[in-house]
Amino acid sequence: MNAVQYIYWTVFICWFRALLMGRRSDHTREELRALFISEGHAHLAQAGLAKFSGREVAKRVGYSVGTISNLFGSVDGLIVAINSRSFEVWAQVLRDRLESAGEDRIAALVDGYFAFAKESPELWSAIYAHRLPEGLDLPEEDKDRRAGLTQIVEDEIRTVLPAGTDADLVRLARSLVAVVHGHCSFVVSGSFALLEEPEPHAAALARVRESLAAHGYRAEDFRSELGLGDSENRGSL
Amino acid sequence: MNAVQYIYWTVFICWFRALLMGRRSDHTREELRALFISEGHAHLAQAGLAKFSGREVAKRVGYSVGTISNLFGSVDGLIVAINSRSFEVWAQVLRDRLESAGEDRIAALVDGYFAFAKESPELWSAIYAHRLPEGLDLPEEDKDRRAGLTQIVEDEIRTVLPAGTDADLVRLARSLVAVVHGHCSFVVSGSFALLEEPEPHAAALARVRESLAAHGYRAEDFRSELGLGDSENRGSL
DNA sequence: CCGATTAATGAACGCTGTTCAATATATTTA
DNA sequence: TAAATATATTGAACAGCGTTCATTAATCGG
Repeated sequence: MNAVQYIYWTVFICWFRALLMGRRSDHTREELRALFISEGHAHLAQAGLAKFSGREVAKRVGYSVGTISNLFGSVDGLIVAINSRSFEVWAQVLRDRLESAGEDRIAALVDGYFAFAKESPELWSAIYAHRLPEGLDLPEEDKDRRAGLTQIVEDEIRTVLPAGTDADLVRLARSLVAVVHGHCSFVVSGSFALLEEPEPHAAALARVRESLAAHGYRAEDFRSELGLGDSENRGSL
Repeated sequence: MNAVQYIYWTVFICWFRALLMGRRSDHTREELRALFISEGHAHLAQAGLAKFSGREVAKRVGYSVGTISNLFGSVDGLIVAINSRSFEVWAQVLRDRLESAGEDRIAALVDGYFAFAKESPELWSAIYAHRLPEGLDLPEEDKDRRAGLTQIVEDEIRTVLPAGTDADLVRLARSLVAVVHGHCSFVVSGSFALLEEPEPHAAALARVRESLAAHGYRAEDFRSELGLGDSENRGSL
């Protein structure tokens, strides 16, 4: 390719991009938000919320400090967006676990809850450590994105319990999320209470089963018999 | 008191303090630590961990910025000390509740757990939001001060369950703390999961009772009968 | 009374998030 | 085509943060 062709090509690219995006920048506003969220996610996972720096994220993306304020209102806004993304990743972990689960889907849920927290402790604890400054509260869009996680649990609890009043079922499901959350929180923060507990997530599962049992859940119906592998057991149903 | 008496008195005070404390400052090192912790506690309760400022605390106490580093190693050290103090206050809340409780001491425990968190949400969440920088971990002294809280719960659980293996009992007690903690955490952070739950602490208590029941606890034995006041009931035992 | 010791200081440093006048580019209008 | 308008992006300036450490000031041991 000679010099003239190169110039033509470059001019064409510029024109095409301008036509397509109607913007003067390299990215649309949404593309840019996605870039910041993606890079911010990586930075948060590595540095943790305490050492999270909006400036650092901007530097990595290759934009200037002020851009975060333009896109997200403030660094808090960026963190909210990053955390909502974490919720989506987390929900996907749960769905994956459910898909490859045997009959014991309750155990799969608990496993999935812990799996994300243990794999990305900084992302997980940032979700709960971050609090919006007084006055501001979570945008409706983010609430929706985050509700997906509890929805998954509610659906499974509904399946596993005998037919009853749905209103109480939703509340029970969310309470059980809190049960697992409590154990997970102690594990991730290395808290005093569960330091010597060898299998915290087994404890969480036990508590969940005990509460479910009190509402008519019979573990035997959903769990592989002792001595039988999951695959064999699945085939026999 | 005339002027001469006043001067004598002042001189005596100075001499006595110098004799007693062997220090050149107004306070011993421990007194000074206590001052910073006390003032820091007030500041943390008001501002929250995110806006907590060591400089601000130093200013309020009337000492300079560097003093925190001298006394606590770093601002993180100060926060650790403040949080340990919070644990002690919290444990006292539990003891008070137990003292004035009727037969239903389990309910009193759950109430006490929530009471501190709802009364001082910033102090409560600072306990769990604060994480020491990598490498450092909690001084042994602080671990001891914090363990008191779980100890109280363990003692009560032991009382309420039929005699069994003590090893499992300790683990169960701590797991139940996690159950309550999970609900409390969602309430304080205003999390999605319990937003519509009208009585989160009732839900926590219900989960605890269900798990205890699975281990031989019979609520009826420790709860007032319907229609009977606590005081009457207590007299009858 | 005089060095040695040590509590306390606070300016300096490098970091943070936020603001906003200035700039550069795209779009519309004349 | 040229000028005017609109807007995405910049980055210096600012106030506040935690940490460091040479300096100061006060007490102690001899």
